[in-house]
Formats: sequence, C-alpha cells, structure tokens
Amino acid sequence: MSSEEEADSHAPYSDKLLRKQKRARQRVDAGEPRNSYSTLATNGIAPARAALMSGGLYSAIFEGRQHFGLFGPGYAPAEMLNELLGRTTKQDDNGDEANGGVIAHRVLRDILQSRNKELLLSSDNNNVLANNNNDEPKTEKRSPERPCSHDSRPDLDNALLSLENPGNSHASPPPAPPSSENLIAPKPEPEDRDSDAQRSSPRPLDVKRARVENIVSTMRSSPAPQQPQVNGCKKRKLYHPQQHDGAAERYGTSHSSSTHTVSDDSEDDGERPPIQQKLVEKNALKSQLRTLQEQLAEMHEKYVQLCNRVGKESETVDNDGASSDVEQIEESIPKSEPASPAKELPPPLTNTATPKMFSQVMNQMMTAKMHAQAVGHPHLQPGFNGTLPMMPHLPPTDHMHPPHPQIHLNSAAAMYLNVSQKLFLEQEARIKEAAEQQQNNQQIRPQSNQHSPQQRQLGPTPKPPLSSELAERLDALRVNTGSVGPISGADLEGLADVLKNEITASLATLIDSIVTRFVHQRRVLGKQSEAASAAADKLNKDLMRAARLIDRKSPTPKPPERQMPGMFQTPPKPFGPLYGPMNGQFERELNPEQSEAISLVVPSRKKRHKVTDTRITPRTVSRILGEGVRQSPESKFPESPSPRPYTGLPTAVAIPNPSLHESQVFSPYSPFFGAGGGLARSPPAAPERESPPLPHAPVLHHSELLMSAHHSSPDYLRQHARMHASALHQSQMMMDGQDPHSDCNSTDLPYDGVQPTSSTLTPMHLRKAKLMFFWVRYPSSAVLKMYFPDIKFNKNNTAQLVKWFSNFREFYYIQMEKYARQAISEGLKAAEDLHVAGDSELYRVLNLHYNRNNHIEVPSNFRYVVEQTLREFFRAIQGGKDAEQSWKKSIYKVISRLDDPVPEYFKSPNFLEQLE
DNA sequence: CATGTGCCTG
DNA sequence: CAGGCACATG
Repeated sequence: MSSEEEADSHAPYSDKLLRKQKRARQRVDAGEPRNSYSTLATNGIAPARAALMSGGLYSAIFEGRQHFGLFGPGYAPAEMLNELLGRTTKQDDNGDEANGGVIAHRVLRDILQSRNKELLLSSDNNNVLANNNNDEPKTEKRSPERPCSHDSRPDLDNALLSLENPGNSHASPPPAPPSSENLIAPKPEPEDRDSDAQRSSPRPLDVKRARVENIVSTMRSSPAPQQPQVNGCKKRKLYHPQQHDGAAERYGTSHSSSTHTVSDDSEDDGERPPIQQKLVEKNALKSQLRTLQEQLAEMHEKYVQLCNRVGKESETVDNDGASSDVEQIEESIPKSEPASPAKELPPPLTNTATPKMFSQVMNQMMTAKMHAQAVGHPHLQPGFNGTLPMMPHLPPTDHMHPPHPQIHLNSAAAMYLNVSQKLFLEQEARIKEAAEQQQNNQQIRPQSNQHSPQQRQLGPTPKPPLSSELAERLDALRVNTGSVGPISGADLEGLADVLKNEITASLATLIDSIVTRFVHQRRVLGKQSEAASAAADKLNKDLMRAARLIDRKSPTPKPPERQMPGMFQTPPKPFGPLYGPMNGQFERELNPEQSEAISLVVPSRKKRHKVTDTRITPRTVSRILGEGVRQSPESKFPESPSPRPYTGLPTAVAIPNPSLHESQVFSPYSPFFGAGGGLARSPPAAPERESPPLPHAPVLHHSELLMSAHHSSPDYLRQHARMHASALHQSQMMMDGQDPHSDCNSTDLPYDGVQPTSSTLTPMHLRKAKLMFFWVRYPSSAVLKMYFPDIKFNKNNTAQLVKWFSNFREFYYIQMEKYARQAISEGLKAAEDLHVAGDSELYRVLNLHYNRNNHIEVPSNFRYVVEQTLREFFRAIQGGKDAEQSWKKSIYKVISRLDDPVPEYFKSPNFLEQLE
C-alpha cells in the first residue's frame, strides 16, 4: 500500500518465498529496500512526534536541538523551504550576503529587543541551522527537490507556528500519537510531509521564518566567531560574516562611548597615570556592572513578556527597536560573539591571558554558584552540567559533579541560567581583568596595553555593574591593589563571594519566575504540554527522521499517523540512574592490541581483514562484570546534560552536518525508577506516557573525550562555548588552536582537517563502531564514512564497516529475542512491563559486546531502544508471530527508526585514541 | 552493476 | 567477525 514494504510483501513476496525455498532460508527481509527502514521510520514518526511536541516552540527552542526535519505534515510547504533555501544559498553564492545581513540585522535587533529570550533559545538552534546551511548540499543531493538544507527551516516554522498559535500546533499537524504507537503501528504511516504538497501558503509565517532564520544565523555567527566549521565543511560558509562584522562594528562603536574609558585606558595605558586609569576603570566597571544587572532584569522581563505573548504573537516578532537596546542585549548575550567570522576583529586573547588566579577564582565562584542554585532550584541544575564540562580550565573533577539526574530541568530556566551564567562569567572575567590590568599597569604598563586593546575589540561590551555592593567591592579591591600592589587572594575571594551572592540572588529570582512562567505556559498549551520535555525527546528523533525523509522522497505519501489510543502504550521508561552501573568506570584500560592489525592488507579478494577485537574475551569480561562494576560517583548521573552533539541526519542522509547538535541542557528526563536486575516489571500504574529518553550525550568518562570532541567538532564547541563566559570561550578557542575566523575550508576534509590516512580498519575502529551502535543500528554507509574520517574508504572497507553493523545487529537481535522469550517464559504478560535495568543481564551482555571497556557511558536512548526492541519481540512472540516467516522484519523496522545521531565527538580524530 | 541487507556458516 | 549467498532497489 503506502509503504514499500507492502509492496514487497505482497506481490513480490510470493516470488520471494518460492525462491527462498531454494535455500530454505526464511528470509525475513533479505533485500529490504536499502533504507527502507529508515525511510519509513522517518516519515511516519516525525510528524507524529512533532505534533507531540507541545506547540513545538518550547520544545524546539528549549531543547535547543535542531530539528530540521520536523515538518508537521501540515506545514513546511516545500515552497517555504525552497524559498528559504534558495535564499540562503543564493545569497551566499551570489554574495548577497549583504542583503541578508542587513535583514538579519534588523531582525536580530528586533528580536533582541522584543524577545531576548527567544533569541537565546533560538540561538542554539540557529547554530545548528546555520551549520546545516553551510554544509549540506552535497550529501543532500538525494532529494532532488531540494538539494539544500531542508533542515533548519522546519524548526523555525514550527517555532513560529507555535508562537502564532500555540494551541494549534497540534491541530494542523496530525495529532501526535505517542511514539510507541508509531512504532507499533503497522505502518500506515503517512508521510506526505516532504512532498511539499501541502504547503503553499506563503504567509507571514514565511516572512517570520525567514527573519528568524536570519536572526538566528546572525546570532549564531556572532556568538561563535569560531568558524562554522562543519565537519564536512561543505560548501557554504556562514553567510553573515558581514553582518556580523557590521554588528560588531556597530557594537563596537556604540560601545566605544560607554566602554570608551576602558578602551582608552588600555590603549593609552602606557602614557596615562595609573591613578587616572584606575578611576576611569573603576567608573567604567561600575557602570558596566550596573548595566549588566539591568540587562538581566530586562531580559527577564522580556522573557516573561515573551512567554505571555507566545500564544498570540505573530507579528511582534519584528519590531525595530532602538539600536541601543540591541546593543545592550548583544553585549549581554553573545558576549564573546563579538568576534565575527568576518575577521575584522582580532582574535580574542583577552581572557585567556588572564592569570590562573582569576580562572581559579572564577571556577570557585562558579562552583559555588552552581551549588547554591542547585539547592535553590534543584531542577535547574542539569543545565549546568552541560555547561560545566565545557569549561576548559576548570578542573574536571571539581566542577563536574553532575547534579542529580533526576532533577528535571526546566528548559526555559536552563536557558536563562545559561545566559545568566554567561553574563556572570563575562562580568567576572572582566572585572578580574580590569583588576589585573590595573595591577599590571602599575607594575608593568606595557603588558596591559597589549591585551587591553584586544579585549576591547572582542568584548567591547561595557561591563555592566552587578550591584552596588559588588561595585564597592571592586573599587575597594582596586584601591587596595593600586596602593598595596598585588591583589590578595582574600580580596578576590571576597569579590567572588559578592559576585556569587549577587548573581545567585538575581538568578534565583529570575529562575523562579521563569520556571513559573514556563509551567504556566505549558499548562496553557494543553495536552501537548503534558510532556513537553518528553515530547522534546522524541522530537529530536523525529526531526532527524524527518530530515531523512526529506532527503528521500517517500515513495508514496502515507496518511498521517493517527493516534492509536492506548494501543501499545508503554510505560514511562524507568531508565535512569540505572545506568549507573554501566557508566561508572572510567578507566579505560589501555590495551594496545593493535599490534598487527595494521598490517597491510594484500589485495587478495577474499582476504579477511580481521579486525576483531580480541583483547578481552567475553568470558573475561563477564567475569569482571560479574565482580561488580564500580562506578565513580560522578558517573552516576547518566543524564548529565553533557550536551550531545547532534547530527541531524543519522543515517540516510549523509550530511556531515555537525551543527546539529544542540546541547541539550535540559533533559526532560523523567524520573527514573530503578528496575531491579534483569527484566523488571513495572507497576502497571506507571504513568503512561512513553517518552523515549532524550538522546543525551552519554557522559564520557574521560574529560579528554570531551576535549577531543571539542577539538574536532567546532560546532560542539561552539554551542557550549556560547553558554559560557566569553573568557572561557576564547580560551577554548585558543586551546583548539583554531582560527576563529577561518571559515570552513573549502576542502572537504572530514573534520578538522583530519585526512583519511589509511584504508585499513583497525580494531580500534571496530571498537568505535561498536560504540556507535549505541546510537545507530542502521547507519548508512555515508554516515559511517562521516564518522571515520581517518579512513580512506573504498568499497571493501565500506562493506566491511557495514558488515560490522550488520553483525552487531545480528547479535543484538539475537539477544533481544532471547530475552524476550525468557520474559515470556517467566510469565510476563504485558510488554509494557518489560524494562531494562542497567544491571540487567541483557544490558550487561550488550554492554559487554559493544562497550567492553566502558569507554563511554551508554546513552540513555540506547536503553530505550533496547527496551522497545525487547517489547517488540515480546509482543511478537507472545502473539505467535514468530511463526511467520518474516516476523522480525516488522521489528527491525521499528527499531530502525530509533536511530539517533551519533555524537559529534565520534568524528574527532582523537576519539580513536581515546579508545585505547 | 553497485549497494544494501539479512541469513548462515565457519 | 568475515565469507558468501540470495535478494532488493536505483
């Protein structure tokens, strides 16, 4: 019928069977359409999930992930997409950037003024989006219709839509059926969405969308001076460098007045008398602090307003506000962003230069702050987790304590926190710098001169005053410094305390209000809101799928999926901390087994390159595991929001678009109930919404992984960086050694300039592939290639890699079937009662197989997938379907839809090394 | 024909 | 895991 499946199953099937008989094989699926799984999945689910999302706005925005594919069935008219795309591309190509830039500018401004919050939120998304735009074209060829990124737009659309009519979101799109249903649903999936058909109304929405896009891109570019390097660095670069520049310039100019003093100081340092400088600085700082504070308040206010408006607002989006406001906002928000890709600004050296002392203090402060917040707003904490890891100079150990995973983070709050945090950090950095500067000036003027100018440029933003107290503190400090000399630790500490208090206080208020708002909003949104967070999770996946969908046109449009009430609702997943056991170990054992693996392969046709990882025999492993897995306290929180780089299209589309990643700080993770070992039964009463856990980035045990990830994945870095103080940001950049201004290179180097060096897949690659299996069960070869940038692919090794995954799947399904049967034999009646605990046998086996050395924490989604798979098998077996020849086929299909994007850090050249 | 996928077997 | 085969799709 609608799906290809049907096609084969019917007519062809008979033939097939006949043939099969020859071999006596019951081919469940031999020859399934290549990507049939993914395709189907994509189409069907995406819409549903999208719908699920509450209004999309919140989820989309808050989640910060990029959901490209998400077109509600009803929206995202092809035209719109085309328009957008066309615009984007063309402009880029033509060099119309200027126009775009201008527009973007305006939009940006508007947005900033009217809705800071949105901006913030969207900025994340934007990043992703922008990235997409940048790279995709090539890979995307698949979809003739629209070669370019279909991606980002949809999100925007949704967001816009939601904004316009919050309540409608579900209306237009098909009702969002619970994911589980989709899964189960035989297949009547409707998928017309990508066929453009429906969308043909160029409404204000489009305009808005366009605007938003521009804004976003602008924002994005600005904040992330780091070039938008897309791993594949496809063709396009950011197109707003100019805008950015313009903005920066503007910004600089306008600021100059305010910041003037400071800048002058820095520049003229040498000549000016220290005292004068001090005074000037002091004043400047004071005013800046104040400004900052005000901004915070302002932002909050705006946020609130925004929240209120969200429902109705359709036009508000654009308001041209005073440039001044914009500037302020800019300052506060993208603080480090000033550096535009354009490169007019010199690379930021500023913060980096700061002595360790400062950083330490900052760290301290941050930590304290976090704790305080955590106490006050437990649910918010998660947001920080994501961010923390990102701080380069912070010692991983101290700062990374993930807050309790269970805490549900309010996304809105999180966003705010991030912003606040950023501001805070920035401010701190500035203050410190200033202090330091003074010190230096007094002692050695030349030094200060050197970096101050740059500072200025980079962060022209005046430092707003935090509070009078703070200002006083600073002043005192300064005075002391001036007269006494070096700043004492005590002083700094005091300052830190003050700052902490200040910020904490303001943040607390802010957060509270935000949370309240958010909650309220959700309520308003209605049912969708129900599981905004949960929905968000799904959304991600859906989006991904949708994206895929877009790439390939669906053979036959399928009718929209309908909810099948109650059909197979699965209980909320009890995953959670359960993971603990698995994650815990960080130690990565070094087992250099590679010895011979690298031997050159002689091109003899059938030679097998065995890459098998022999290092540990399964038995050994099991033994070890049996002995108990130790987990480090820190790793207990699987959900730690370490942002997970999100790749838009997991499988089908080979788009090396690193941008996706949205860090998702919010983990709408629902509370986890630890299930006992093995298959546990959950109380029937369990809330029924089944929301797949968000695809969170698993927490890597080694900070190095993260770091490496950063190196390799600019996007990833960017995203995180965005949330941190510019200082951090900059320092990171420096660490990376990347030129912030450099755009994506025209070269298509996979990543970071990593070039394929060998065509031989080593045991390490195998290991990596296994780890990847946690995210993707059905990766396309294109995706695989993307994730193995160091491999020079040819047919053989590509096939080998593909084969690996085939083998992985085989193993996986065998286990699933086995455990499903076991559950049945144990008398389990309801599939919903099947749960996979972190300590279950099944889980252990799987972990052993794919993650022997616990190199990474198993992503929560994998657990979800496992559970779903298990349930599918369970149901099938229970229903006697296993008697049918291809009974597994349907299961495979379901599972194939559950692929998630593989974290960007897998592309990192360093990743392999980490796996030793 | 190239690719992709599954099933079996070694 | 890898080989091979059968089968599917573009």
